[in-house]
Amino acid sequence: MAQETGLSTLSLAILGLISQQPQTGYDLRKVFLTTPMGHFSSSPGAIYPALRRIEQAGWVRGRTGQGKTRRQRVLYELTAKGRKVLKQHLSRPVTGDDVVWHMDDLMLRFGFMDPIVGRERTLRFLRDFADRIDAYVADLRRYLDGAKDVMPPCGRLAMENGIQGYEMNAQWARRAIQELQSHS
Amino acid sequence: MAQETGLSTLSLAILGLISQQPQTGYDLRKVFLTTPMGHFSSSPGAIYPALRRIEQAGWVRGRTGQGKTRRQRVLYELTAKGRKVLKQHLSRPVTGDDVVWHMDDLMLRFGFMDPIVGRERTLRFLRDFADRIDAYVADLRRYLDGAKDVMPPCGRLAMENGIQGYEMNAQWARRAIQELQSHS
DNA sequence: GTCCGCATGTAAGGCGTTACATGATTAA
DNA sequence: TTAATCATGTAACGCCTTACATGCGGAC
Repeated sequence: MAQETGLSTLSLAILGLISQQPQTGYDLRKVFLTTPMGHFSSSPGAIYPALRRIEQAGWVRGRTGQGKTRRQRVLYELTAKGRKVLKQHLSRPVTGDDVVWHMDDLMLRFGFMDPIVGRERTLRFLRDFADRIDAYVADLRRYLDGAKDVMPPCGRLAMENGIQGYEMNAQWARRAIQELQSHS
Repeated sequence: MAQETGLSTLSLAILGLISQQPQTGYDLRKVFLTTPMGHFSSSPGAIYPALRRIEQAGWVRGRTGQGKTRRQRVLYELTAKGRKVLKQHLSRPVTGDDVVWHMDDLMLRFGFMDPIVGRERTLRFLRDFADRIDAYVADLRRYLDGAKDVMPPCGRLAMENGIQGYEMNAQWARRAIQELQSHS
């Protein structure tokens, strides 16, 4: 149920955003406050400590003082080491474990991976993602078939919700593959 | 982004399971290990402390020593107070906040609510759930329409994944309403 | 000259995670 | 009698949450 890498979901989100473009902590806060990325966070109490950790790991470097105003602000940009770590993290294969417990992380990885690891690996990610989901859906259906008679009706419906969610994800992934291949 | 009630996701899962039938900690572990409820946990390091907290809150009571064997085991059952708290928790209206940040909790609530709060409220829950999702989907689409030109292709796809997931949930809820109404 | 937004934080607390620990009972 | 399973935990750690704190700059 764990990450095995030093990258929490929030850290990954932050690192990914900074990889797209240097950002200050406040910039990041605004992204989280004003876009659906807000799904991953959150409050200054999480963002600033996470930034600090990422900086201390040497993955980003903060530059003070530039910009139009003389106002105190720290602009963080990705280091070479940070790019390497991010690339490694985004290149990890999709595991069955990921699909069961870390769908959020997987989608975050997908959202950032294309410019970092290349189109080829992005497509491989989507194929693996869809296949892993198929396997898990098969498991879930097997379980449901065996248990549906002893389950309360709403328990069964809740489980069907989960299954349909996974199926939708597999369909989405296959459509995404088509799209990325057609106009790349 | 918080629960505002003393019921964490895991605590709710445990309380719900015990409400269906008295359970020992080990029984709960087995449920989490062998069924899709495992999505919510987890390890003894989480279950036993959670059980302890729930017991100290007076929501469950542990009985030692009965059963066929003389083996040390504690069977927990819901107290009157626990049933009341659970009913209150399950009766809470669906908020926009819930839909954005606590889909897991919502599904868990749905899975347990029918026997506790009655069919009428369960159906109301599903209607509110679907309506809240519709509203959120509209927000997301508005955002996507405005931003899709400046988003990287995979960022857009990731966001479409989220939107489609929500749409699937609304459809599921409306089908569930039909099912529950048709043979109740 | 005051208020709001920019910009960055800290402190306390809660809870889940991993890993380890312990002893009793049953099946081989 | 040895191993697996039953059954219950503890300890250290990490990270997020809520709430609070601070100080500058521009607009009016």
